[in-house]
Amino acid sequence: MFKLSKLTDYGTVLMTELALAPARLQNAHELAQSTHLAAPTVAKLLKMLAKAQLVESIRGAHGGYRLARAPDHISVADIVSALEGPIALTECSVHQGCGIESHCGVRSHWRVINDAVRSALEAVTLTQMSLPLRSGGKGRAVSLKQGVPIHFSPSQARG
Amino acid sequence: MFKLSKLTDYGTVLMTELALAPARLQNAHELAQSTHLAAPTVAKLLKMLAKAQLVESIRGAHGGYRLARAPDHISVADIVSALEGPIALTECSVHQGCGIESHCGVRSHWRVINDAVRSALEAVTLTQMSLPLRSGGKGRAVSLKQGVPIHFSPSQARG
DNA sequence: TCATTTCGTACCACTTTGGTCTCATTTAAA
DNA sequence: TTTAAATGAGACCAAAGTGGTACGAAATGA
Repeated sequence: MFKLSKLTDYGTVLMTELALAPARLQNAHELAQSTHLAAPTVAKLLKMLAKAQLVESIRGAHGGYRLARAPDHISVADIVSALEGPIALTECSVHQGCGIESHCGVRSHWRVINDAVRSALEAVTLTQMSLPLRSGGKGRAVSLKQGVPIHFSPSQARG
Repeated sequence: MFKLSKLTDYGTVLMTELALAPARLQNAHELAQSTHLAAPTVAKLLKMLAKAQLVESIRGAHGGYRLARAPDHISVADIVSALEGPIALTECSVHQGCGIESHCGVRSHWRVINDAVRSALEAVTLTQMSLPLRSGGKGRAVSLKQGVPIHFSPSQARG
């Protein structure tokens, strides 16, 4: 239903926890405790994040994980791509072959929308995610600039 | 994998087709032919879209469907919500109860991201989707304003 | 050598999705 | 009144995806 998987949700929690102490080496067990997530799930996530080179893994005794880059150089889009694959709202956003492609006038539009969503996710860094921001409780603690993020210029399309 | 369902994809194709002739009444069979989608699928989609009041249905002989509103008053977000339910990237974007809620510092951030994505989808109307725009073929036919759509103001969060 | 910890992969239960089908209801025309 | 055309509502099923778990292999430090 147009939502991220739970693993991705947990992944951001995990990455946020790591961002609180970027230098410190933490193993999967510690992180499971501090995030209140199930240990096997944490281990699985860390492996995926390591493969995407978002976290650095040190094997062996006293090993563990730490962020591979500074928190402000990791975006939510990075985490989402790492755990769900490339951001593609529709099949034809990336590769073709949806069956009705030749008659499909909406394909290129979806690509634009896709880019807009991705840039929205790229705009939020791990640093921002780890800021408190929940001090206000249930209320609207942040101000969202409601400007229209997409700008269609069909007249310039090979004009 | 963070993507819309195929039905939603087809739904936009269907709505775009309807937008080409907003006044004309078209039945499910006709629409299946013009969009090259399977007839039962089209019928199912139209029912869902009618329930969401995006299309108007006229029953009986010579019945059919037409848009319930002008194409520029229907957004992609409307179609997505109709076919996938409310736009909620994460569980906690809308309702709580994710288990680790009390320790979860990222919840309110996800709400902001969620709003950004939704506004990106709201910004594109059916009118825009039905414009040709594919004249350039594979290339980048549109210009996407790459401005950062999200603006965090954590310092203003309960000052 | 041994304990610790990550790595890779396989596995399973469960849910969701995509697609089809059937029957009831409504309406216009014969 | 009867018939045909069309939507409405829901059940059904195969296939794919998701979440969670388990187990042995490899690496590292004591």
